[in-house]
Amino acid sequence: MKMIEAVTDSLPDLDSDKKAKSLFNFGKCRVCKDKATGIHYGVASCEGCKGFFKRSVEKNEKYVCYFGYKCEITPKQRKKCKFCRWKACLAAGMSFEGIKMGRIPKIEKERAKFCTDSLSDEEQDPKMDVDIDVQAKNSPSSNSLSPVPYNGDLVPVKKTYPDLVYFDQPSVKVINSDDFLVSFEIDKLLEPQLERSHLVFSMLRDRCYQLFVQFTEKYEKQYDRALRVLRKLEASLVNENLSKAELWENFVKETSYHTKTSFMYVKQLPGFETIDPNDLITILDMNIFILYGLRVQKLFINGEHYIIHDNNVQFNRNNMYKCFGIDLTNRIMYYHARLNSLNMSNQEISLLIPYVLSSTKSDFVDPDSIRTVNEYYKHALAQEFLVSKRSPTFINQLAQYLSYTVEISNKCRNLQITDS
DNA sequence: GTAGCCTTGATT
DNA sequence: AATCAAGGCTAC
Repeated sequence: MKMIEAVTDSLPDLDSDKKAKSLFNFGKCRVCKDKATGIHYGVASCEGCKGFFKRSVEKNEKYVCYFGYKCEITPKQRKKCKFCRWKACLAAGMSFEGIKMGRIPKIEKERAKFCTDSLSDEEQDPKMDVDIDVQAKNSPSSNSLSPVPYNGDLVPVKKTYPDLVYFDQPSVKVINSDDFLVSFEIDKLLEPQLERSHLVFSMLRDRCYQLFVQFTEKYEKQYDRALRVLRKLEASLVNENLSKAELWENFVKETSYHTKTSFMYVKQLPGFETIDPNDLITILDMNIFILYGLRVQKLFINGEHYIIHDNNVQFNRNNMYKCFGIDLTNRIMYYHARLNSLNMSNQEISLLIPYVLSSTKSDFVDPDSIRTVNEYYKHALAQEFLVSKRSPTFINQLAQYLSYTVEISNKCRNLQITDS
């Protein structure tokens, strides 16, 4: 008997043959290239990606990529970046609208087989290389996804899932890209006639850059240090054992330093001396966080924060979590990642700052002066963008990214109230 | 949280 | 009845 049992047990081939007959080969998972176990949410996919998609939708997850928004999704690496995996799920065409219960009609099955086979034969990698524009939400035309699960008309092309859920689309504008684009066009058209203005603008440009260099001197040194750490020439400064209270104390000190030096800096910006001192304080107060972000922008590298606080403490993501909580930290990191992707020059940032500051809306004592200053910087910045050959897309993106700071600033203020 | 396996119920 | 995917369960 034992022999027989052993023999029958050792003959899984029969079983698997039976199973193999009933099991349709779905090829590779269209999300991660693992073995697909069936059509899940409209896409041939593995159990892992099926579950991941379900969990993501159920919990209305808001993922963030810390590695440049183009992570490769493979069976081994798929757990590393939820954002890119989620993006891949959508790119593959997963959606709840695509759900279909029950038996698959024979013709559809054949069609699916044909498509999956031909897809796994020729490398489909280029599909995933499509530059992932996380801003696709409001510009469905250009970079939005075009999921094509299967060709042909027998299997309907699945609709894209509404969209990635990022942080809520901000409604408040920090800068007005429309106004800006108009000025951009005027500068382009009237370039020869604006020579005199150009002189003014180039003076603005030089002075602002000079001030910006002073303003960011401390962080420029930290940037060099960060690069050394990244190249493993210097040990990391991370201290994971600091308490929230200690980290908070550091943060408060840094903020205090920032506020003081910002005031000195802003006062020297060309044109800002014409602004009423009370208004200047209002402007600074309303923009203190956005200004800090632009000041230390360079220190956000590859999804990590390399700012160094007092006592040589790197205020990295983990330390930020402790201080700010996950949501705010993610928002900040996300904002900087997006802004970083624009690769703005120091010249651009040095003109962007006064432009943003003078774009502030509030009940000012003397709003006219601010408006005048704002006009000058708008043209100077447009000029600078022209030199850098920036596209209107760039300007729209910049405006959009900057608007993320509104929510961040609000949350930063709330932090101060609840934690001090 | 992830993913392999199992149950349930819809569809042919 | 057979076949399929969604969702539940649960060991990692």
